[in-house]
Amino acid sequence: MVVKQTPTMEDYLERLLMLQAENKPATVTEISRMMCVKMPTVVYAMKKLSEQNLVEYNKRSPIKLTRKGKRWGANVFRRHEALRHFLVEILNVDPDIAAEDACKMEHFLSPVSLERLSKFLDFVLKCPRGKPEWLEGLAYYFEKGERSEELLARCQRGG
Amino acid sequence: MVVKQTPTMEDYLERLLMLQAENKPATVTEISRMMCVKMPTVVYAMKKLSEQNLVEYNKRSPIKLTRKGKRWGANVFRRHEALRHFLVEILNVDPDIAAEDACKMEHFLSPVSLERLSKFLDFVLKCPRGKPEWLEGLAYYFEKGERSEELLARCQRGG
DNA sequence: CTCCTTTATTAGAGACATCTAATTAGAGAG
DNA sequence: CTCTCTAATTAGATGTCTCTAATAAAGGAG
Repeated sequence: MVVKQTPTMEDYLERLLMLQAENKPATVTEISRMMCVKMPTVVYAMKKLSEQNLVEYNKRSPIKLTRKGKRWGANVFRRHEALRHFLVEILNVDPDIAAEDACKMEHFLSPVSLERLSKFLDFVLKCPRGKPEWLEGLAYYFEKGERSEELLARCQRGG
Repeated sequence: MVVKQTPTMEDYLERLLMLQAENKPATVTEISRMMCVKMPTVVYAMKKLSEQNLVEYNKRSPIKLTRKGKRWGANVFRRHEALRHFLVEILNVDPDIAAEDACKMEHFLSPVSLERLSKFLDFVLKCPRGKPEWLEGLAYYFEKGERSEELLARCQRGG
C-alpha cells in the first residue's frame, strides 16, 4: 500500500511518463541523461519504485510504468502543469524559470490547492468571452510598475 | 560565502525569525516543540547554521539570528506569505492547508516568481477601486462549478 | 570466436536530516 | 552542599539519495 512518494521518486515517475508519452524507450542511460544523475542512481531509484509496484523493472531491459505508476506520474504532471501555466500565463514568468520552479514545487501542492489552481486557470484562460482585461492590466503593471489608468477605468466601468 | 540553504535549514531560519518577532526566547526545547523534531536534531541544525554565521549558537544559551540569518529568514518568510496569501485570498483554500502548502513550496519559489507573485497580489488586492469583480466571479465558480452569468456579463460590459 | 564499446549493475562511501539512548550541565529545594 | 529535575548535548544508528570505481553483460567488427 503506497501512500506517499518522496519528491525524488515522483520526479522519476513523471519522467518515465514523459518518455512513454513520446514513445521513447525508458532506459537507464536515457533517464540518467534527462535527469542529470549518474546511472547507478537511476538503478537505485528503479529498484525502489519496483518494490512498490510503480514500475516494472527487470535488469537490462527497458523500464515500464505499471498502471499504478502511470497514475501517479500523471498526477505529478498535472501539478507540474498547473503551476507552470500559472507562472507563465498569469505571472508572465520566463518559461524556463517557470518550468524549474514548477518542477520543484509540484511535489508539495495539495490536492485541494491543485484543484483550485486548475479551476482558477480555467476561469481566467478559458473565459467564454476571451481573456479578461485585467490580465492585460496585470501585464502592464509588471512591465511599467504602475497601473494603467486607461485599463483601470475601463475594467471598473461596470462596477 | 553562503549561496544556498536546504529547505530544512530555511525552515529553521524562518522559525527563529518568528520567535524573535514574538520576543520569545529561541531555546532548543522551544524550537524542537514548534518544529516537531527532537532536541538533538535542533542542536545539529544550530551547529550547521552557526558554521555559516547565520545564527549565534553557544551551548546552553538562547539562540540568536545574525544579521545575515535574519535577512535569510525574512526572505523565506516573504516567499511563505506570498504563497499563502495567494492560496487563501485568491484560491480560497482553507487557511491551514494553505499554510502547509506554502511552508513546503516556499523553498522553491525563485526570486523572479516571488516578485511577480507579490505584484500580482498587490495588483488584485490593493486595487485603488476595491477588489475586482472577477474575484467574486471566481469564488462563485469555485462554489458552484460554473460561471455566474450575471457577473460574466457585468465584467465584460466594458470590453 | 574474440575483442572492443556501450550499457547496466554492484559495491562501497558520503552528505543530510532524523532518531534513540546515554550523558552532562545548571537551577532550585532542602 | 547534595539531590533531583529539566534542558541540552553527545554518541551512534538509520534512511534517502547521490557519487565513484570496479565489474558484468550484450552487441557488433573482424
